[in-house]
Amino acid sequence: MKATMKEVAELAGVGLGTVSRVVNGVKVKESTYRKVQDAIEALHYQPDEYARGLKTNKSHIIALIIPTIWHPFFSEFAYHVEKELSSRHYKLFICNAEENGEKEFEYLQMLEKNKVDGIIGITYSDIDQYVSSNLPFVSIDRHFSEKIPYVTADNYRGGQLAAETLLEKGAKHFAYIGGLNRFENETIYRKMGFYNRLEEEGYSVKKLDMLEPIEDLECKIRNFLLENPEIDGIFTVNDFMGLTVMEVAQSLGKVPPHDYQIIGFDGLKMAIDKGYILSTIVQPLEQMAQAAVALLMDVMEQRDEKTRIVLPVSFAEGGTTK
Amino acid sequence: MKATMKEVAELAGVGLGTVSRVVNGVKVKESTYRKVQDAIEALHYQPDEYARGLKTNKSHIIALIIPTIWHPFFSEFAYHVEKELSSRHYKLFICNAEENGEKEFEYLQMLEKNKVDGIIGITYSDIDQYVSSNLPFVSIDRHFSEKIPYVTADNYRGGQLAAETLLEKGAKHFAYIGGLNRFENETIYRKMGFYNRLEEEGYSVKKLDMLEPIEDLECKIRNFLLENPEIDGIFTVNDFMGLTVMEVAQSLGKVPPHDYQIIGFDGLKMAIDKGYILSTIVQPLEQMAQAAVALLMDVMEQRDEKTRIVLPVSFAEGGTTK
DNA sequence: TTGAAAGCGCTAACAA
DNA sequence: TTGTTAGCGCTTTCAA
Repeated sequence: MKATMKEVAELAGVGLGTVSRVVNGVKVKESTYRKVQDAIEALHYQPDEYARGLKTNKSHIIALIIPTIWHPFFSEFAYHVEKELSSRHYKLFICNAEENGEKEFEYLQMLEKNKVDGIIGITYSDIDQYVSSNLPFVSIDRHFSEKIPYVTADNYRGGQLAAETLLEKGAKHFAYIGGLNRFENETIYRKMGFYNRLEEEGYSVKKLDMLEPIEDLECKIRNFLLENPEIDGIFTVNDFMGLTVMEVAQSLGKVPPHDYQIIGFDGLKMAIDKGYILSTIVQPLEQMAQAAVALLMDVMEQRDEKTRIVLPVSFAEGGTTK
Repeated sequence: MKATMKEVAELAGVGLGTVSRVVNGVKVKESTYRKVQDAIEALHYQPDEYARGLKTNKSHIIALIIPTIWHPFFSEFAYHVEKELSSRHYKLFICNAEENGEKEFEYLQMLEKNKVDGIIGITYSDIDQYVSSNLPFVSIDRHFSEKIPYVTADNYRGGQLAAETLLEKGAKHFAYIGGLNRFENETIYRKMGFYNRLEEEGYSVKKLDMLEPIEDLECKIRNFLLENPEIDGIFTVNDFMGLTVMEVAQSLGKVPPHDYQIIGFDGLKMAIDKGYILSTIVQPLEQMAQAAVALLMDVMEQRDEKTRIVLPVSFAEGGTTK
């Protein structure tokens, strides 16, 4: 059923190498080219990527490691990465690590055996050690060692922007609600930006900072809200946290933006044509994806350029601010 | 850097074939096994999947073709498929077809070159022709020819269930709002189930059935709602449509479940630990994923069993019904 | 139980 | 410009 290059060569009356040249776009005599093309079409020939990869040690596949594909932030990011790679004739292999260090490691091994050309990773566990392996690697939102390039949104500025926006919209009593991961990551800058900006203006900020994994999240938020009833401007570490806060607040009879205003972080949307879920600091996911891919290509081609790309965030109105 | 089987064989002082046997779990003498294992560990040997695939014509990779990963329905489905495959030691390759027939076809070609062992597809364009190719294929939610097995939720029963639920919760004036795809698919049974069940009870149903791609969706819904102000029980073809209806209704000053009740279809959640977005008929995505994988394995092993699996739906309260 | 050897389909170096 | 050929790293038959 499946034609091989040899069969094409025979039908076209040329040598194996010539077919290979045609397939790979190397210049051959026009008449030869036609003969080969005709044979290829007649046989519906498709080169075998495995044979090719065995020879070249390339797959033209890039892996994306994410905690879970079932989360709008990661699925949107994957969407943009796929688009960007696709335009460069690369394929994307998505790895669902399940927020599980062991599975991340398994994937890493598997990827090596499967000759992926490079990896883009959003990983929250400590895989520095393995990552330093041999494969080109670009990290998102997380800073490993100096050697590993990474792309991130401007988290600090995002925190500032949230503060400024809330200020501008008239909030007076501020709170930050977030979670702390076991492995330090860039999200702490969100809090710092928020906090510092408000301090500059002479305001203080109540903080609810919970260590992950968080138990009784709703309960903790409820207590926090009850203890600080004056709060009217909330910034959360991400949109999901913001949503949870809103649910709890609603059970307490508070509705935004009237009773309080809230700004999340991430810019979650459920699909390309949907709106923002709450008012939020938007990470430029598409640009981050493009930057990550471009950076990875640089690493793959040994073009050692910059090692850190910080992209600007923006505020988007989602109905929970005035 | 990377060790080959030959190097392992040399270090262990055995033949190439013996190493291959150990790697593939074929029985060898205990002492030989140890020697080989030691050498494997010493060299950190990992078999090259490309060389293996070239020989065996297998990749242990299954492809999932979906319109877009950036949609909670598909990303949840992908999540469950990945889990199920992972437990069977298969890898998942996700293909973002962009609701674009051409890209679907390109993927199909690519997948063949890349030796995927089988395909699970949720495709809304007409790829019957290509699908009939050689690769084991299981379709979701869409019925191709008799030869292609498929898995679907019980759409008709879902429509009935929506009708029954709305009836039970006191609605009196019913509407169905949906879109019609150019390529007929199983969603029309949702409408039929809803309609027939209500007719049995002596009710009539207003219908807003728009041909895709839909222009001015909000506007059409608004007009429909204004022309039929008595409506208090709405069933939509899916959750996204339900969400849009809710937005439009809100702009008209109507809030569920007080002013009207609404039930969607799909059971969208944004992540594993989030709730349902609106009251909805839930597709059993996890079971569908499991069934699809099991069915695909049957096809791959030529075990020709059933060709059609229909899974039961259920109602889930999401705050837009009383 | 094991080793030797053929060959999967391709690329790339070398010759012609 | 083109054909020939040697492997890439593995699996699998065939002999031993």
